[in-house]
Amino acid sequence: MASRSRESVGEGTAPAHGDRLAVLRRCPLFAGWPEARLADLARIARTADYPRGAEIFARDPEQRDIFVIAAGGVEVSRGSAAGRKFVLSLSGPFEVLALVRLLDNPPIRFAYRAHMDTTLVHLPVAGLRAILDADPILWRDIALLMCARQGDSLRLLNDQQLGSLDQRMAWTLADLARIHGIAGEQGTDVGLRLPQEQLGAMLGVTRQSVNKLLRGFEEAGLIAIDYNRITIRDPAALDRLAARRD
Amino acid sequence: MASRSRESVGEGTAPAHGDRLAVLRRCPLFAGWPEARLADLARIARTADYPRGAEIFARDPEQRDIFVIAAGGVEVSRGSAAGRKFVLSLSGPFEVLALVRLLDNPPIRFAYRAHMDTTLVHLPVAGLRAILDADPILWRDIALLMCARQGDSLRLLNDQQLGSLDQRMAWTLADLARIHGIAGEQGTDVGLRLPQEQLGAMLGVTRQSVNKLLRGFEEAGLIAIDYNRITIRDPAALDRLAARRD
DNA sequence: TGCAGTCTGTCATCGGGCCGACAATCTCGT
DNA sequence: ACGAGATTGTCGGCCCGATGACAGACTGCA
Repeated sequence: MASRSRESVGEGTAPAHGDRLAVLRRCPLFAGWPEARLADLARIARTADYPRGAEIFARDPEQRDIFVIAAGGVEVSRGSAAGRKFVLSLSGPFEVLALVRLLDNPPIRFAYRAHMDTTLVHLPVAGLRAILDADPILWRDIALLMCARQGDSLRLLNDQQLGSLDQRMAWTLADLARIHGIAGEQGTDVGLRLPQEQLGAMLGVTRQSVNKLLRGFEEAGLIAIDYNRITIRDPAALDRLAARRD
Repeated sequence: MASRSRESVGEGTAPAHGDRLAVLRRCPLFAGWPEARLADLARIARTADYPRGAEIFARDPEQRDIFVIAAGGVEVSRGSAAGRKFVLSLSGPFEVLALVRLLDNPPIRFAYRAHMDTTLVHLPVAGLRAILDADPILWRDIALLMCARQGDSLRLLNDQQLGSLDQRMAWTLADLARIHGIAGEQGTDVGLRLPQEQLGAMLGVTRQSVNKLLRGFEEAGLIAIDYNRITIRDPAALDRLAARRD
């Protein structure tokens, strides 16, 4: 990933306006937008590289940017005073994050951290809003995306409340595989370093519980574990387990 | 509430276009909208009364309406196959609900139920979208509202994961009092019938746990309990307990 | 006024997941 | 290739909240 991000955007190189445009073009959010608007976006966009572990808004947590993942992955999380951590999601390329920063005062602030070497395209909120206001039908896409995101959050909330731990684990794994997965001979490799501690922070349980659960899954032939990495051997069975009676 | 809804909208009476307009005008969402647009909304709007306990989309769960609470209260919940239930929120007057139905296929479908005798103003999605598309800057308000809602959901999710039961209870009570509360001599009355079972469904615990917790709060002088109804005696202490280290 | 249905208060028991601890294993930079 | 640091595997004890059960209190309708 590191090498790829170097390739595609470089570090201190030329403007790379075209590269930014290429990234934006691949975002579902901007799919229906006219070329001219995409060019506007690319004009206000700024690219930045983050090494694994780097905090995205480290310098200024107040920074009014939304951003797109060009390459790599971003962990969205929140810490507690007690030192525990809740991981909301691990997002992958071409996802648009931090949209809540469109608000003047967001109700809650999450931390964004590069989960691997990552390249982002930043869009300053002021500039974005100017573009949207100039062609306001584009706000519709934002609104509908936020509706979809809201739906996702509500589903997550519902699962946390009503689902068993097995189900939530199965659902989480399937989800991660869908976003980051790399299909292979032996099944779909969840293409991430995935410490059990982190899985725990997504599920709201301790790493010990994750451990036991995971090796249960392994014994059942659902997954294969290779230290940090997980391969999904039996996606169908996993989906069956995750089954949310909708 | 029942009588009030009779007064304000009636049942089979005249168009009552003005009544609908009055309700819409009080919604924060529509605060900045031009009179002409509000009139358009009122024109496509339809009022309906629901007795306590009625399912809102009972006839047709696919119904593409969003709605505004004119009077009463609505429980947003979801059941599980195991017969358990998760209550997302108890919404009060002038809140706009079911906005996710703007999407063609929402990721998850919640049930809406009248928590007391309730009057709603329905806005068919097709008509609403036509109004929005005709004056697309209005989509901005929808987008920003959804951002705010998303923030609320994320905060809830975060609390579920990281907060202790006490904190979540304190937060929930404070929230309910803010929405439905009636200030009185002895403190703020949470103006709802609030079976402990239902509180449990909001917090994700059983009614027994709620019971113990609640009488703990009572002994500590935080609240007063009168069968179904709760009065907040010491709002400051409650807020202190709920304190989310933001 | 009385009765059916709902809601509360409380208990004993049970279990899943937390906590603390420690050794073994793996990764990565130097 | 080696050592520091990160991650895993595993155990026993403990505690909070779930479960199931039952009596008593309250409400609202007939």
